[in-house]
Amino acid sequence: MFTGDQEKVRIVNRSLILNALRLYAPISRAQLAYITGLTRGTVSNIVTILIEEGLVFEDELQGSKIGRPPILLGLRPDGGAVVGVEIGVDFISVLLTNFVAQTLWEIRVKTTSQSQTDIISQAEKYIDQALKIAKEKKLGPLGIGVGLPGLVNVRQGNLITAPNLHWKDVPLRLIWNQRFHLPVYIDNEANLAALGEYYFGIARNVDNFIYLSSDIGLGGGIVIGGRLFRGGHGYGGEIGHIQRDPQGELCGCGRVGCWETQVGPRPVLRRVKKEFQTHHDQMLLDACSGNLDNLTFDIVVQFALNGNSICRQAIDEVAVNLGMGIADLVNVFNPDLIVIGGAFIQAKEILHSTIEKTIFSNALQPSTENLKIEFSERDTEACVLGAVAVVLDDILREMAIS
Amino acid sequence: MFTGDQEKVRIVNRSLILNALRLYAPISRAQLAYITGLTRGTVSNIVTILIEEGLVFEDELQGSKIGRPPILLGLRPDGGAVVGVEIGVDFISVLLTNFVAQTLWEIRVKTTSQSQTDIISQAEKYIDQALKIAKEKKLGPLGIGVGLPGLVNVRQGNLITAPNLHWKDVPLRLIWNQRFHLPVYIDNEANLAALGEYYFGIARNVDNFIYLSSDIGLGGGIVIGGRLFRGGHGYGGEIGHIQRDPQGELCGCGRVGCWETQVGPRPVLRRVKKEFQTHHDQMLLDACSGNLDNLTFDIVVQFALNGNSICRQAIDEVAVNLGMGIADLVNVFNPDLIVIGGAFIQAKEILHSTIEKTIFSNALQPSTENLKIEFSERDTEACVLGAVAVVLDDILREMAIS
DNA sequence: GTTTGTTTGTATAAGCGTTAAACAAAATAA
DNA sequence: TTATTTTGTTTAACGCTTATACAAACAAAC
Repeated sequence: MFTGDQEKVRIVNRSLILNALRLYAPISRAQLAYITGLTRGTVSNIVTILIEEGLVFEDELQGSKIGRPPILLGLRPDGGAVVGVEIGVDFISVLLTNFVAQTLWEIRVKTTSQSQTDIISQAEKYIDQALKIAKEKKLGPLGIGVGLPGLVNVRQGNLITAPNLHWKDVPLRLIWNQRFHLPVYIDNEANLAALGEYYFGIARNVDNFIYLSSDIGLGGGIVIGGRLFRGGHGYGGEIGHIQRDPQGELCGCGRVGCWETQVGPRPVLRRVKKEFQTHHDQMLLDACSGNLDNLTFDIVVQFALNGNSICRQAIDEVAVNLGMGIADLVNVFNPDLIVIGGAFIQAKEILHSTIEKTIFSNALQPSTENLKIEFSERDTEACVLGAVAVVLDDILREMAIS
Repeated sequence: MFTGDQEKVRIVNRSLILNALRLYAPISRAQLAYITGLTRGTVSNIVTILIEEGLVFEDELQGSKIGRPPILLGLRPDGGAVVGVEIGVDFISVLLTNFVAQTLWEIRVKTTSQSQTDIISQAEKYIDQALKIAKEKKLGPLGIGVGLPGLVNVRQGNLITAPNLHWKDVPLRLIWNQRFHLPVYIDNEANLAALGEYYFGIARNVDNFIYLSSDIGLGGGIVIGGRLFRGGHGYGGEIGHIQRDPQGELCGCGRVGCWETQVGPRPVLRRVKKEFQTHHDQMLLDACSGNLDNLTFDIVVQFALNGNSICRQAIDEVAVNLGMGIADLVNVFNPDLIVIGGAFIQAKEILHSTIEKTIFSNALQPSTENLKIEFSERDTEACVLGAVAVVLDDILREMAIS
C-alpha cells in the first residue's frame, strides 16, 4: 500500500492532476489517469496526498454506468481562500474567493486621491476585511494577487512605472509581504485580465489567445501555449505602443501614432467632436446638455446604435484601426482567439463584424485559419479574477513566468 | 559501479550535458556537474553512456592546477555528419559538417529555373554528394536540415507557400525522408538563420534576441528563452508584414505599407531613383553605365560610403524605418540583442548609429535597458548553419518547437 | 440465474534514475 | 612532511514510476 511518507511526489505530476481537476471535476481517478497520461496507481498515490492536504474532495456519486461506480474527485471549495486586488487609475477592486474561485465577498470603490500612500492604505483596509471574512469562514488564506495599471517586474514584485497613476518604483510585493505575511503576486492588469478570461471566461481552454482592452490606454495580455507571454525579461507585450501611423497623433509615451492613440474611447470622442464642427447635430448636442465637453463614450455608442451616422462612422473608424493592429498581432503571434474587453464591450454589436472583416482581409491566410474574435465575458471582473488565478496558478502549476 | 543497463537515463539530463559540452568543452566531469546542477555521480553515469555511443570524447589533459588532474570531455568531431540545405529564391546552398558543426564540404550555386522539380532534384544531387563524402570519411549521417524562403509547417514538415518561388504545398520532409532515409527538418530560412547566429554566430549564449534580414523580402527569426518563437501554431513570427504606414506602398501580400515595403534594398533603390529626378548626379549615372536601371544596392552603398548625399539620405531613411519597426518589436518581445543580416551588412558602418539612435529614442525605457544592436557574423552561412543546428538540436535537446 | 465483460480502485514488487556519502587519487600549499 | 583542494568512482538508500495482479461492482448476453 501507499505509505504516505513519499512526501515529495513529483511536482509536475501533482500539478497535472490539480489542473485536470480544475478543468474536469468531478471526475474519477481512472478518468484522471486517462487525461493526464499517468497510471491509475500514480494518480491514486498523489490523490491520497492531496486529500490529506485538504485540497481535494472525494465523493461517491453516479459516474459511469457500467462497471464499478467511481469515486468522484474535485478541488475542495474550502481548500483555502484567495484575495484578488485590482488597483485602477480611479478605483480599487478587491475580491475574496474560495479555492475553486467562487466569489465570497467583493468590493469596488472609486478612489479620489492618486497619492500612493492613500491608495495603498485604502487597499490594505479592504484586504484586511477580506482576510477577516476568510477567517470567519475558517478558510486559510493562500495568497494575494494584485493587478496594476503599469509596467511591472513580475519576478521582483515591483511596480516600475504607472504613468496614469504617476507612481514609480513601488516594491509592492515586499510591502504587502511584510504587512500580511502571505505570498503576494503582482502583475500588469491586462496580463491578469487575460488570465482571468483564460481560467474563468471566454478563453477557457484556449491555449493561444490575445486579450485586448481599452479604457484609458490600450492594454494587452498574450497567452501562448497556455502561459502568459512576457517577452525576454518580463517587460514585453507592450502592444499599445506599436507605432501604426508615422503621421498620427502624439502619444503619452512621446512617440507619434502609437496604436493607443488610434484605438479607444478617446479617439472616438475626438473624431465625433471634429466631425461635429462640419455636420451640426442638434440631438447629439442635446444629449450633452448643450455642451460637447460633456460627451461621453456611452452617449456615442447609444447614438451609433440608434443609427446616428456621425457616431457610427467614428466607431467604425476605430474598429478598422483596431482590426488592422490585431492583424499585425495575428501575423506575429498566430493565436486561436482574440478577446476584446474594456469600454468596447458596450459597442460589441457594431464593432464585431467590422473588426472581423478587417482582420481576415489583412492578416496572412494560414494564421487566420482557426481564428475567432470574441468579446470579454467577465468585463470588469476579469482582472481581479486573473489576480486570483495567479495565486491558484502557483499552486496548480508552476508560476506562469515565461 | 554503474552497470550500463540503465538505458533510459533521463533524456533531459542527457540533453543538459550534451548542450553544456557544446558550449563549454573541453571540460571536466566535475565542472560539467557544476554547470548542469547535477551530481558528479550522475554526470559520470551519463557520460559513460555517451562515450559508449561514440558521441563524447575523453582526453586526459591539463585543466585545473590544483587537485587531481581532470579528464577533459568534449563532443566527438567524428560523432556523425549533418547536412544543412538552404533553398533560396535564386540559389541552392548545401553544407556538410561533422558532429561539432565544423564544415567538411560546402557548395553554393545560382539556380536558373524556378521549377519545383528542377530545384529539388538539383538539391538532391548536392545532398547525395555530401552524403557520399560523409561516407568516405566514415561518418554516420545524423540528419538533414532545410531552410526555405516561405511559410513552413514545421511539425508536418510541409512548405505551405513560397511566394517568391511560386511554390505551394510541398511535403518536402516526406519526399526526402523517402529519398534519403534520414531525419529531415524543415523550417523558414529566417528562423534557421537566427538559430545559426544563436549556435555559431554573434548571438551565442544570448537567450533572447531577434534576427532580421532583408534581401528580397524582410524576414525575421525570434529566439525567446533560448528557443525559436513560432507563435501559437507555428505560423507566427511574420514580422515583415506588420503594417507601418497606412499611406505607404502596396505590398506583395496585398496590404499597404507593410514594413517589408519600407525596409530593404528595393526601397533604397526606389528612393535614390526618385531623388535622382530632381537632383541629377553624373557620377552616379556613370556608375550605372548611363542607365539608372542598372543601379544596384552595392553601388548605392559604395556611393554613400564615399559621401554621396543622395545615396546617404536614402540609406538613412531606410535605417530610420528599420529602427522604428525594431522599436515596436522591442516593446513586444523585450530582447537582449538585435542581429541584422542580409544585404544591410554591406552598409553597417552607415546604418548602425542611425538604427541604434532610432530604437533607443522610440522604444519604452525598461525594454531597452540591456539592448544591443549587432550585425550578422555568419551572413550567407547563417541559414545553412542553422539548418545544421536544428539537426543537432534534436540530438542535443528536445526539438525547438515552442 | 449464470456467465462474460467492463470499469474502477488498490496493493505489491520491480525498475529506473537520482542523491548522499564515503573513499581514493593526484596535485598544490604551508 | 602534512594539510588542503579538486577530481572521479562506488555503494547504498531513496523517491517516484510502471507493470502486474487482484478484487469489487455493475451491465449485458446467454
